[in-house]
Amino acid sequence: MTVRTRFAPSPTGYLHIGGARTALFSWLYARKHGGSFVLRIEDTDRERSTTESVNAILEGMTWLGLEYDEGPFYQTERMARYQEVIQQLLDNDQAYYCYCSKEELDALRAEQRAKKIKPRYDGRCRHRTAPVDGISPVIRFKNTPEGSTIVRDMVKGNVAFDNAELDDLIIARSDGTPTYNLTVVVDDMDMNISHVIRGDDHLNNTPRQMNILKALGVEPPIYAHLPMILGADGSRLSKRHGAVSVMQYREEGYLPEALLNYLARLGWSHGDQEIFSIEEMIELFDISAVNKAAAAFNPEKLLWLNQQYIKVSPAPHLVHHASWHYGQRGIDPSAGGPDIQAVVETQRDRARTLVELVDNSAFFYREIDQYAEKDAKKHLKPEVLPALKDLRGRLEALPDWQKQALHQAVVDTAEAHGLKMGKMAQPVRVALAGRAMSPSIDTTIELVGREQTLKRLDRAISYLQKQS
RNA sequence: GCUCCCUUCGUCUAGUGGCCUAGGACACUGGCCUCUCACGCCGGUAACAGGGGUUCGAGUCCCCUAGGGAGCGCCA
Repeated sequence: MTVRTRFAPSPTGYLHIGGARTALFSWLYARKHGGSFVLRIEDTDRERSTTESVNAILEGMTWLGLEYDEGPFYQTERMARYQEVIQQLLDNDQAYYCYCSKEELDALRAEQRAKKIKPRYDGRCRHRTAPVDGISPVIRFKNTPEGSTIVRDMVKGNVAFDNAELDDLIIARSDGTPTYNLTVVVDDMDMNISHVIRGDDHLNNTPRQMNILKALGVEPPIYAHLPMILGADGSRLSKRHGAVSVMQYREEGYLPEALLNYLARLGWSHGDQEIFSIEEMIELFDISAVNKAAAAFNPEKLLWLNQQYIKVSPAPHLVHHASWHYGQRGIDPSAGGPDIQAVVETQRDRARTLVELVDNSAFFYREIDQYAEKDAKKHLKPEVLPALKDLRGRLEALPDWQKQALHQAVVDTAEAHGLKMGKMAQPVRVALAGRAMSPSIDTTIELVGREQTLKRLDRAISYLQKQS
């Protein structure tokens, strides 16, 4: 069988974490089995669907690298097809017009709840023969009340539903437009979707969809319902748990592959392995190894994973992503200052996010206009003035600006002034970086460069002279 | 309320009847390394929801209870 999976978001907001994981698993499954991954936009709710949302979803998919083989298909462009199927159902007596008003239905539901039974449409319009004046009818699917429907699910196992639990769902609104349960069935059928991989909030809809498929004489696809992603406190993931939009993770300095890796491990595992390259995920992914239980989103672990990726990613790749963040901060590393790749290489071990990396490295590309108050107070004291002056002289005299020599100059200066390395390096660090935090002092001096080092040392010296 | 799903350290998970005095990872924590910040290395705390069965033997199979989640829309 040719594997065909799909991701079918409704464009009513951004691509969020849960959707991204659903997309990832569908994508992985298709890739793993040499199949196709289809993107379908479920925009039949015209009230809430927006093109901005469509673009946001597309943008998120692109950033994550979840490329689709077909689509995006838009349901709003397939209306004629849905009408055709609805008509077929009507013609075959598998669907009927319902003239119940909203008030009538509300009353019915209220009554059922009061009786402590499940609110369901009672099928009162099933045998109505004549239209009701002044009411545009909806169309309902005629569900078979007998027997049961078994969903054979790759993650949940076999799940049985009594058909009696299912009511006659609406497949076309009073304005004639089709509803979700109809469109999803028609599309999955027409697009030859072999595996429907989606959130388990759809598990309850599945028997209804299978019954429509059955009425249409079509074999259902294979289902896989993924458990939900919860917030850190175990409740439904929402904005108060932090970022839920995929693109926000980009803004916060995450690498797409780190997010993907994290999402993959949420609910899926391969023994004790924590880190998977995209290729490994494709090779090792096994949907039957997906957990049945919901998983809580843990920002700390994602942060750690991101750090791991920052540590080992190829430098050019990191530079590519870091450049975007420099741009966000109005810094243009190519306009002067050290080579961005050299900076990224030395900072990669001290950043958990690209935002940290860029912020920690901004001083390489910006003049020092003021020192971090605390750090200056602690390290830029009058007694280091002679040593700083001395170091400045030694550095200026160096024929080559090389790490080894720079290191030696610092060591020699410290020794000459009876200072321990810490007492020597920290003032220099504050002078060059503006704060008591930077890569090793020789690397810092090297990257800041001769001109800027001398200039910044001069600034520190005059700062100290003004103090005394 | 009804239907469906779920339940191993705080969190993500390994575990498919004996290899489990339950393993790994994050977080937390003690130490080492050290010119700062980090990285790294070594160590520690911490879980089978509860109760019944089945079995020589149960985290693993069955049942019940409890707790959590989802669905019950002219939303998807």
